[in-house]
Amino acid sequence: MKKSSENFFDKVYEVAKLIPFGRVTSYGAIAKYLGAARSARMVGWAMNASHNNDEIPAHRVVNRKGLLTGKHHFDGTNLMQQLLESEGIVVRDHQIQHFETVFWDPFIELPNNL
DNA sequence: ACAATGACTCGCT
DNA sequence: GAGCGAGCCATTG
Repeated sequence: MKKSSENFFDKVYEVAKLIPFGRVTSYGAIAKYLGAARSARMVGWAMNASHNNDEIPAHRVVNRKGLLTGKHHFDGTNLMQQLLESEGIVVRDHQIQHFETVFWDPFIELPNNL
């Protein structure tokens, strides 16, 4: 638990919680929004740590292809997909359909932040 | 302190 | 157009 990293992690959690219902975003988008476009991996790592936190809809965060790459880290195997489908998101073979439609860009959806 | 891994992304072949 | 490899940053062994 690093305090310095907590800032970065906290930011990820903030954005993750801000993801509207029935919307998803990519690690790169969040990373870029945080000013660490090259640190998309760290966003994923933050999501991994999100298990230690609460109310972090990590299932709404996928890679830029819309693939549920992190579903392996969830409890079951299709839990992540189930959650997304419960929000009205169409998921097919671990891949989000209409990804561009359900994609949530913090730069566009969050006019004033930072 | 060094080396390896990871829920990613971009570029080249 | 699809596949493979390298780059980046932080955490862990």
